[in-house]
Amino acid sequence: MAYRETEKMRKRKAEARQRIVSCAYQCVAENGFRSARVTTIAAMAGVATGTIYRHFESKEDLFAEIFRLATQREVDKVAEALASHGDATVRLEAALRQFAERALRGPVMAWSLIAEPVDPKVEEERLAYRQAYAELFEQAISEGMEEGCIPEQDARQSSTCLVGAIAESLVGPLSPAQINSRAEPRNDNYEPLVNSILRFCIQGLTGTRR
Amino acid sequence: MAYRETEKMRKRKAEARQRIVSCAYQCVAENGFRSARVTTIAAMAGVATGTIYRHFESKEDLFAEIFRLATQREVDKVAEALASHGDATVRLEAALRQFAERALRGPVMAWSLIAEPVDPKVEEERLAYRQAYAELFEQAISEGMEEGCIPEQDARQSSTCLVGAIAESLVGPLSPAQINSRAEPRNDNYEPLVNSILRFCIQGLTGTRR
DNA sequence: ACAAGAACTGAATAATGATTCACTTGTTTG
DNA sequence: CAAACAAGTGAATCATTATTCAGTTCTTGT
Repeated sequence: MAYRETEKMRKRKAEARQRIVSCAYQCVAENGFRSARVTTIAAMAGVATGTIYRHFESKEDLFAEIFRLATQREVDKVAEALASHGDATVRLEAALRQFAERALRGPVMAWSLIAEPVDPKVEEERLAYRQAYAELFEQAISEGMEEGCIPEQDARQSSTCLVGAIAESLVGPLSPAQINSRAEPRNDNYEPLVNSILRFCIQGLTGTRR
Repeated sequence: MAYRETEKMRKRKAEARQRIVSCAYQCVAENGFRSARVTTIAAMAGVATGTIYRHFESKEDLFAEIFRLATQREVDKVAEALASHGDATVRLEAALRQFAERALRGPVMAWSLIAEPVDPKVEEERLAYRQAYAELFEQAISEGMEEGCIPEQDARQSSTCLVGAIAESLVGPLSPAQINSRAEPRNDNYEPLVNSILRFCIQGLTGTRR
């Protein structure tokens, strides 16, 4: 015998894969899924087109992974905010704010995750992504009901409404038309928009105005 | 001279166009935009492929028209509900209910209008569609604030949240996976789902539980 | 019936990109 | 070093459909 898989090779291969993933990520973050080309990504990563297919079944699979990755970052941040101190309402508000502000600061990727038309496999990931949020919020709402700061309700349903209300409110501001037409440097003040969204969300949850 | 445009021909042409439109509509209502083929539509309408292009610049244009048409029906129904009697809150609730129930009864088309990935020109129509709803609701919310049954708030922002909360709540139940797996005959009871969505929406608007 | 012009036809074309694969290069071990 | 095998290469291929257009058929007014 002669060749055997070795640690060195395993590592090199993993590095190449990693390079492909980050270049693909960058492409998507800059221009969305639609305009990301396999050949471009390969060139950026310094590999041949075919090499992409040694690491991923298909473009859709690669993109699904990118989506999952980007998603995970966002969900983690929201989970983090949700784990902070305060009663459930306060924590939920912090989490929703995190969600909205991060989206507004990284609008191209946010738009890709929330609203860009994507292929079926990626769309599946999107459903999972929305569910991940819904589950996080659901958990917090349930806690709030136990704590007594949120009245009895269908926690899952309310959490879905939260995700929808925020996502819809962001679709306009995040749409490519809006993004491309805004001046550099971007120093927008998101406060009023975010506050206004949160007012509706918190009130929908608790029935109280502040 | 010989040929001149005549009433008879104008009518015949309009009929052909109409036939194309309704066949395209039917295709979309049955399987969504993605799987609707120009050649299939032509065959259904009993014309040659090329004929489609005598009536529409491109497939995207045809689809944009279909989208607009389908949209108009829905928006009209909601506007109608919004024009009924009662205070603004009652009218809004009726309108939101109309929106949700109609979607659940015609799930394939509703999914296409709300969430199916579509081409850019159609996506534009979708933005317009969502705005049409947002404007209707905004108007009603403003009236409610004048009447005093809805507290002061950014009417446009709230109306956007309404659209989002409902749309998101429907995405799950309307997704092709859900739809295809449900038994025939469909005799689902939508009441609980719809009530639960409305609870959140009305409370978000008015800050009161019922 | 005929000429002039519209409208219709549908097989052929075009465009877009993802994917493949025969070949080259690199790695490992005896 | 050589054999054995893996990994990498990228030009060529393939697949999918929208779109075109040269030729045909239909309408109209004389």
